[in-house]
Amino acid sequence: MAQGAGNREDPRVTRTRELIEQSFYELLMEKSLHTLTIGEIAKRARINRATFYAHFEDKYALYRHVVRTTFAQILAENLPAQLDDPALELRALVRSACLFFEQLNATCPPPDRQTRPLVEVQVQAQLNEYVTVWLHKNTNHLGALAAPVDITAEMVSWAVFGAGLDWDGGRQSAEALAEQLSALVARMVGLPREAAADSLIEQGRNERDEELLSSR
Amino acid sequence: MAQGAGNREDPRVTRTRELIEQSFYELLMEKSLHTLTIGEIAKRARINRATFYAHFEDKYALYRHVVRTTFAQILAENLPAQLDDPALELRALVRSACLFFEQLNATCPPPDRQTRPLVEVQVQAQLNEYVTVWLHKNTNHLGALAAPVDITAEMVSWAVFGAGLDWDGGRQSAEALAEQLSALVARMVGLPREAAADSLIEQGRNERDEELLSSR
DNA sequence: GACGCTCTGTTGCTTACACAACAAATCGAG
DNA sequence: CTCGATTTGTTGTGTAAGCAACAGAGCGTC
Repeated sequence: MAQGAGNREDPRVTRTRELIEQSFYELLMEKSLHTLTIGEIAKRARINRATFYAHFEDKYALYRHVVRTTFAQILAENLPAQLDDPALELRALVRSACLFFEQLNATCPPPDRQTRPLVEVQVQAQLNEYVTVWLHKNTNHLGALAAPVDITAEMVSWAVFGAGLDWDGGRQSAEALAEQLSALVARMVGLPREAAADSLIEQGRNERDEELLSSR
Repeated sequence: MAQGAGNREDPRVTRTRELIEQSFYELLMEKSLHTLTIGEIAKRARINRATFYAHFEDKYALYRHVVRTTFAQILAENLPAQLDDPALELRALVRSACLFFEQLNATCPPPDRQTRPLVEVQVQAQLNEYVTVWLHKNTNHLGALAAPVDITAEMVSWAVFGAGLDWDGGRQSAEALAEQLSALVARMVGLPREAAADSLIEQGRNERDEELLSSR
């Protein structure tokens, strides 16, 4: 069983987790997820192999965890300083998803049919969580939803996720994509007009971006 | 009492020792040895303060240990690949001492009357150890010593140490100094002629170095 | 002097990690 | 298929590290 090392406050726990994540990250640069063993991870992290199992169920759980934290980190970097505007917060979320896909395409190109599905399912689930939280936090700022919260969250997350998945970075930048998706997501959740006006201004900028891109 | 953590093979031991040494090294760049506390070291190393005492008696013991290991490291880098020639080995030792002083002068200038004495006494002791080992290892390659091994080692180590201490890096390079000291040390321990000839060749190179230095 | 404060070592107890050994699963070679 | 080799999870036991609490030393302030 996993999670034998419980106390996240204990310096020893955070240290070995960091060691595991670091060596795992390094090894992923050198070989694929499937060919790499727990023993290798433990050896490079200079921890005992049994200790690994005290922290993660297996290497896939570790992989999910790494995906989660990098996504959360991107989100944290893109959240606006002020958290008082729900529209801005939602845009930051969509934006982060696009940036994540951009980064993913750079490090692990789409042809990879081995590890990418693991990332993708994780990203969709995480998007779902974030959207759900956002919806619950902002029910009073929104008009009537077209569907229950959980259904809405499901659809929004899949919409953003699917669009990001099918996106080939060539035609438009991650930023531009994010703006377009945000405008549509705003409608899905019934954001009021005033916030939507914000999106239209941004969309104007997108059209200029597209002109620039198509002019070559 | 110290040295509660005994087993040097245990990864936990080496890990925390490295953490302690690393944060200690960092802190020494920021403040003096005397103003810095065990608590600071432990905090930066993210270990418990009590754990520190399981490894080192106090911060001076840690300091001695750091000096020892950096000296040993310089020596390891300067030892010839082939350990079969006693003369070369001895020269490497002297050379390392000079390089150590060079490095010491760069990071911790002589006017410092607080920490330098701690380094110096340590270096002399360590030189003494190395010379003693060398003498024992090469008794059969040497002529009759002018004094017992321990006395000879004592005098050689003090001679090298004192010369290094009084050396102000301006007049000649560490390399040049090392060559001159080596030649004299070779006599002290009664190295045979053939090995001494080696030194003369090197000394020829030194004279060129000195010309370069004096030409500016 | 008395005080408050910080740093020093030390101690008893708890928890996380190391290690060896194990059975079971996986996999490639013959 | 069978064999050997490797990897996977899991377990019991010893030890290092975390933590809180302590008395004592040093040190500046009133």
